[in-house]
Amino acid sequence: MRPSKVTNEELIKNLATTIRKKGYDGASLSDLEKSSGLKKASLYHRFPEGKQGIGLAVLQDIGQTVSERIFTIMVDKSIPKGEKLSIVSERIREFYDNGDLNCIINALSMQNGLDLFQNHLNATLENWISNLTILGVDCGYSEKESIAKAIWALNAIQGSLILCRTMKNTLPFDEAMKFIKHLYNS
Amino acid sequence: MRPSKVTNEELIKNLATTIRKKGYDGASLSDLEKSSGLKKASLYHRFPEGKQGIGLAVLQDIGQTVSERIFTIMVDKSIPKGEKLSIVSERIREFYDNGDLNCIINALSMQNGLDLFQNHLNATLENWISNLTILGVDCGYSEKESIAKAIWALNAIQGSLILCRTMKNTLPFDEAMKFIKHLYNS
DNA sequence: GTCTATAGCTAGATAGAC
DNA sequence: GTCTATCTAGCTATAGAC
Repeated sequence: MRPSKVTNEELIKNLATTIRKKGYDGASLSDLEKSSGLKKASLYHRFPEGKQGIGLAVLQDIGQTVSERIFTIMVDKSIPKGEKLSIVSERIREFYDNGDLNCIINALSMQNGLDLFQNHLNATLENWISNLTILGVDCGYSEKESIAKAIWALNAIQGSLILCRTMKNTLPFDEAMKFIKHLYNS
Repeated sequence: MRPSKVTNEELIKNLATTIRKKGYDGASLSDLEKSSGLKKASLYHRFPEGKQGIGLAVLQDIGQTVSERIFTIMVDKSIPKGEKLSIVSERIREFYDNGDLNCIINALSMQNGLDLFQNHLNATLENWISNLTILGVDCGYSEKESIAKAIWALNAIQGSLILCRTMKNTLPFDEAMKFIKHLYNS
């Protein structure tokens, strides 16, 4: 048993960055070689399911991060409303690097990615919706209003990332965050 | 000079549908063969610039459609506000087939597409923003408010198309349209 | 556990017959 | 103008040495 060149944690973090930047189909194994520092064959050793396995590992890792950093705040009844919205907003900013980092959902939801990860992506979105709905109800809105607000918020974030990417400008993301604050304060 | 198998108009329409469905990189020439009814070599005869030429032609064709069907309504000072919003909303629905058809911007803004069409995509978005801004001002909002509203509206539409695609459900698009109506009536 | 070398395939693109 | 046949480059994936 040789020592690993990179820890699993580091490895997945680097792979995730490349996949978020280039998309699942756009990130070739050659790209992943370069960004991870491991050769193709070594990547297959670490991920016997190949590229699909890499995608899944990245998806799961990001899911856990989002859950720990964002969802736990959203559903914490002990934090006052105003403060909660600030923290959530700040953590979302951090997660998307102020609009510079694509969402993993968008990165994996084109072409082959959509077929391969359909179930997982769908579950991820449902997870965002249900946690945002809890936030909305906790802010005093009805269940029905809260679900609509959750979808409005997700639409805004996802769309802004496309606009930022295309215009090479993070203003749309700033506007999305402004919108979300407004959404839960009216 | 043999007769053409398909008119340019038909050809571009079919190519556009496939590219919007699969994305620029995801739509292979084999896919485009099937959907257009022309063989690869014939496609190269029609579009000497190859796949990039096809992408550009589709982009330009869609740009013209949007301009004629949507922008002209937005900036028409003779239509009363309420009616104008209804028509615009209906035409946007038509253009995106109620959320079933991807936006060409999203389809072309990943991977290779983003590099190849950067300028054109950017111009397309700026065009949406400036026409929506005119609509906002016409509805009585300030220039500054109107720009922000334009970005909020675009974020909502673009994001909703991602959610629809991933969840295989057009509810997010419906919510985006509801949001836009609300946005220009408050 | 990592590597070099390579298999097998499909992508975009082209030559030349009709 | 359209086609069949083919080229080259890149892709995912694997075999086997160290």
